[in-house]
Amino acid sequence: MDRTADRREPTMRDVAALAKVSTKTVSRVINGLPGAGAEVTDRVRAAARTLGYRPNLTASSLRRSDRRSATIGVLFEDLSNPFDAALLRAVEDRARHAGVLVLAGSSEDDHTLQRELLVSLSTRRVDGVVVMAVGGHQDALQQERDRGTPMVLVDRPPTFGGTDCVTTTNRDSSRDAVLHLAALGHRDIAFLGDRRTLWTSQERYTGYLEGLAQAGLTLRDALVRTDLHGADLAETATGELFDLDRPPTALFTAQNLVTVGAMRLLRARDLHRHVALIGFDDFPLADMLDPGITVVRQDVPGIGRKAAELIFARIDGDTSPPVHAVVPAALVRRGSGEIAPVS
Amino acid sequence: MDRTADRREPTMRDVAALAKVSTKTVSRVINGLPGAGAEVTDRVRAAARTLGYRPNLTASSLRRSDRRSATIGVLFEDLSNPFDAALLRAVEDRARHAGVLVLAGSSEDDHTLQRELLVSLSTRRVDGVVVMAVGGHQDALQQERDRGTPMVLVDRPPTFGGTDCVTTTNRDSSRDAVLHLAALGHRDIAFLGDRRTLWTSQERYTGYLEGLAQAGLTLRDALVRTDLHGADLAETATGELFDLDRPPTALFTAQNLVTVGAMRLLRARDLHRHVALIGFDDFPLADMLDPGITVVRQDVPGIGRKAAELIFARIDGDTSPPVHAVVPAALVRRGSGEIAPVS
DNA sequence: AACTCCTACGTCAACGTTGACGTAACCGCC
DNA sequence: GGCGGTTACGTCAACGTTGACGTAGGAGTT
Repeated sequence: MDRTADRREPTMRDVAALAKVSTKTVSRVINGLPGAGAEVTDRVRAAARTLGYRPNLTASSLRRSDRRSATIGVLFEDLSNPFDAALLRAVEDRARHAGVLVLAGSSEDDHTLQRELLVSLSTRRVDGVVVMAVGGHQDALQQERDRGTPMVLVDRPPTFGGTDCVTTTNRDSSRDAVLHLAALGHRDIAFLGDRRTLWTSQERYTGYLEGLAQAGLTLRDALVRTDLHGADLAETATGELFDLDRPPTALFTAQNLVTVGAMRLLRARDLHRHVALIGFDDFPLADMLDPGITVVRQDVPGIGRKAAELIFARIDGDTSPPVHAVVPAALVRRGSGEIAPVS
Repeated sequence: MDRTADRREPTMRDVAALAKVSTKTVSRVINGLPGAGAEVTDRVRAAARTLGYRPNLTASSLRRSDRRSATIGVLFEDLSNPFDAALLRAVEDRARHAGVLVLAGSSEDDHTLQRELLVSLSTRRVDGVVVMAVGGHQDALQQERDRGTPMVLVDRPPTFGGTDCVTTTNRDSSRDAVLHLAALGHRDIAFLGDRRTLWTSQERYTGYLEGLAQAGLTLRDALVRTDLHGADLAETATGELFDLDRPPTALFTAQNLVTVGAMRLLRARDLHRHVALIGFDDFPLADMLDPGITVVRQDVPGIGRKAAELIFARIDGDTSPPVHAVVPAALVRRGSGEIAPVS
């Protein structure tokens, strides 16, 4: 009937008029501040309800002294990637408890896009940002940081100072994976990695080298393949490894999609029961494959929780020295990493 | 040195003072409106750059006549679920092209949480919302809709009128899956479904019934299991099916996690090469399993794109009658759905 | 009785921006 | 020389809210 379908949103003024008080008193009631009597409080509440009043947070945060928008930005590489999605979810859970909402975006590992999204977030006056930095230089991030925006990096550390970050035990876990393979007798362990511009790739490669050294194995350059962005490139590169005179007997795949590509090739050549495989990053159904895929599993919820805690602490004015939190990853044995060399 | 680390953000007034013009002129330059001379424009741009000025979108949208926040809300069940994550990504891509950012939240299929998140979004004056409705009543959604918030539902239609939605061919594709199994000679086809409160579950069950009828098969109630929320329940239920005197020779699993649970049991009892399986919803690595899992694949990016298009059209004032868009799903044959009955 | 203090309100201005409107200067044209 | 039109600005108020501050009335204290 008198549905206020497309009318203006009710404001404090409307509520005040209906309750016959001043807007300031409405403000007090809505925000639960003292200075409003019981009877007036009831009147205001009733008026707000009948009008369907919702406070306007943007106007409120414009005027308030703390200027909080109760919103943070989350800028990951690709929100449809399971790793990123799980991370977002963990941050979101923590944010909810702080009454904060999350503005989310995908940078697609593109500097321009990352910069544009940072500006969009800053223009909306988010209280802080959680960022998975794109590879290469971090000028845009540093610039944003220098403007005073609270910032926490995840998965990859900053190349500039003064900023918190949360990463996993990339190097140590990679070394452990290689040692695990070496302990089974493998001497020809290949490394397949993602783009070298990524810090995680570099760390995992360093861990691989440390593992070889610690096991007394010599590095064979022919068994190292990097810059494999995507499963297809990984599959091709894996194929080339097995065309070598002395092919590897074990593979260490240093990223999600690289693992998938390698798996595809092993299956295609019916090698999956004879060549050992350990991948970095867990993925759904890894246990349902035959053999199950042994992986280094990151504690994704743990990383997200920690990142959220850090950003909220900074937003709340914590000025202690920047933290580099490291959340441990663990080797999950499922079979593929426990295959002994044939010879 | 004179880094303005923790100082106030520069405003139009600051830029205006530096460029020796009025704030209104700064506004014109920043928004690219006519009425500013070339020389003044340059001065303002230079001043904005040196101060690191960023327009305050919240103040701007408060004052502007259209009141747009250039932000939409996305309220899905669980952002860490691959289906939801892919959908979010599709919406986000479309939003980016419209210069709009996405506030994302997970309702966890909980009415209270959904309502709270809707209020949070409305409080931040989002221009519209894309919602995956929680099961059961939709009072909160309808209430929000009645306030005038542009809204599009995805995956599940509204139980109230006047609202756009985007779903897939749940019923038809389920019927096709059952017919596909029947054509191979299966007569005992089981149905395993998620919570019955979900519209998608009901539709897929109806499709199952239609398929049986069209194939001239009779429904065996013992082969129908519903309310399987999560892989564990699905695994148990599947086990019980194979304890029957006349167990099924084929399974139609009507949801993601249900498929995984059924697969687990088939493997545990070494039935996976002898019992046919078709699942609703594709998932990563379905092709890497042995046998590959035949699925009904939804066009998730297509659904997200369509939902985004609809919400932006409504925000732009489109008042044409509400649309129920249906994005077709397709059967992807991978082996598990092509196993013939043993007898 | 005069004082202090407290409670429960109200008034006013301001947050950063833009719409409505004003105005001065200039151009062109009869 | 007067008129209308255009361009390039500026002034002012308002968007919805809250901080600073004012005030009336009552209670308690001396």
